[in-house]
Amino acid sequence: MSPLQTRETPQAPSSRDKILDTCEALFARSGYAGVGLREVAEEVGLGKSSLFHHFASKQQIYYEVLLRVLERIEVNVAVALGGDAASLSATERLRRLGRGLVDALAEHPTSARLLLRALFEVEPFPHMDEPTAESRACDAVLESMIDAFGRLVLDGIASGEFREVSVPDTTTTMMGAAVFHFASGELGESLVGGSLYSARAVARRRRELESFFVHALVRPDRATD
Amino acid sequence: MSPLQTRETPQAPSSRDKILDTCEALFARSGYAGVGLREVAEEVGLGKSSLFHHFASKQQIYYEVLLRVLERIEVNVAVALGGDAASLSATERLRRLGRGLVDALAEHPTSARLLLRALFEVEPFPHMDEPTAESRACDAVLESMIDAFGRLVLDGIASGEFREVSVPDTTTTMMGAAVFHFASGELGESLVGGSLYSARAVARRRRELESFFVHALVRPDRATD
DNA sequence: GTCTATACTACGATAGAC
DNA sequence: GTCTATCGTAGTATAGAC
Repeated sequence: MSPLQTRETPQAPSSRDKILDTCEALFARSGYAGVGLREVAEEVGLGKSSLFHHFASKQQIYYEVLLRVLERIEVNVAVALGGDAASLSATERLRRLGRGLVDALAEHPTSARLLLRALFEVEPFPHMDEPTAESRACDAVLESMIDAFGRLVLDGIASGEFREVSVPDTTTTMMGAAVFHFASGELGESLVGGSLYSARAVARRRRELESFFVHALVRPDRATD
Repeated sequence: MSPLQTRETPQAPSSRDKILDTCEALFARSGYAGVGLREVAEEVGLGKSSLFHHFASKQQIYYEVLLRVLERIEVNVAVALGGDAASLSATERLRRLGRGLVDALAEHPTSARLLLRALFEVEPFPHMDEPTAESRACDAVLESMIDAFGRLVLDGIASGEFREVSVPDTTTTMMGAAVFHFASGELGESLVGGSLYSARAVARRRRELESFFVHALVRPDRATD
C-alpha cells in the first residue's frame, strides 16, 4: 500500500476501457448487429474514427468484451466445481454450481444477456473468414465450463447420487435455466415485480435455482435437505 | 374433398407467404437487426422494393412472423394445460406441459430461436413509436402462455403436489430450460452429437424435460412414476 | 490519441414506369 | 405485382492533419 503505487491506480479509466464498458452494455442490449459504432463513439465521447485507434475492428471489440464476461463467469464456476471443491460429493458440487452461476450472472446485469447471445447466436457476423485469436479464446473458456457441467453430471450418476439422466440434455437444461432468468429483462421484471438484480431477488434466485437443480437430479433417498 | 376446392389449394405459395417463410428463417438465424431486406428479397426472388408491396415496413414483417410462431406454440400449450386438461392434476398437467413444449419447439427449427429472441430482446427496434396492432397481438399471446405457467405452479402448490417454490423464478426456469435447448444451435448439436431435431433427439428431449420438471417440482411422496 | 474528411457499401423506404 | 431508379441515412473502415 505504498503511496506511490496506489496513487490514482483505480482512477482515470483509459479510453480503451471506456469503449469496452460501453460496448458491453450496448451489445448486451441490442446484440452485435444492433449496435453501430456511431452510437458507441457518442456514448464514449470520442469521434467514430478514434475507436479504430484502440481496436482493429468491431469484431475485435466484440470478442474482447465477450472474453471479459466469460472469464468473470468462469471464475465462479471454477470456484464452485474445481480446485478444493473437486473432492466434494456431486450433490454438494451441484449446489455450489447453482449458487455460483447465480452469483456470476448477478454480478453484472450485462453478463447473462451477452452470454445468452453468445451461446445461441451462430455467429453474429456476416462472414467471419477464419477464427481469430480472440474468438478462439472465447470458445476455449466456454468449452471448459460446459465440460465441467458434463463431468459433474457424469460423476453424480456414477456415484449413484443422481438419477440416470441424459448428460447433454441436462447440460442444456441447466444452462438455459441459469442464464435465461437473468437475461429475461422486462419479462422477468414483470414476473418478479421488480429488478432481477436487487439483493432480495438475487438471494431468492440463489435458493430457487439450487433447490431446483438438486430436486431435479438428486435421487430422493440421497437428498440431504 | 370436392375437386373444385382441393385443386391446387396447397400449391403455389403467394409471394407474401414466401416472404414470411424466408424472414422466419433469417430472423431466427441472425435476429432482426442482423437481416437486411436486400438479403430477404434475393432469397425470395424479388426486388427489394417489391417487399413493400406486401408489407408496410420491416417491423410489420417481423411481427407477422413472430405472431405465426407464437400461435403455433400456444396451440400446444393450450392443449397441454387448457380445455379438457384443466381438470387433471397439476402433476399430470406439468407432464403434459413439458411434452407439449418440446413438441411445439421441435415442430419448426426456427421456433425456439425466434421465441428466445422475442423473450429477452427488449425491443429489436431502434425506436418503436407506439405499439402496433401486430405487436400487441404478440404480447397478448405471450402473456397468456406465461399466465398459464404461473397458474399451473400455483395450483400444484395449493394442492400440495408441488414444493413451495417461487412462482416467478420457477416460470423463468422452466421457460429457459424449455426454449434454450432447441435454440442452442451448434453448441447443442456438439453436445448431443447430432441434430437437435432428429426424431431420436426430440423423443429423448421429451422424456428428459418432462422428468426434469416433475422431479424438480413434485414432492417425492406425491410422485407417480 | 483525437480529430476532420472521406470512401464505399448497405440500410429501409418511396416514386413511378410497365 | 414487379421492376428500375433514387432518396437520405448510417454502416465499417481508412488517410492524414494536429
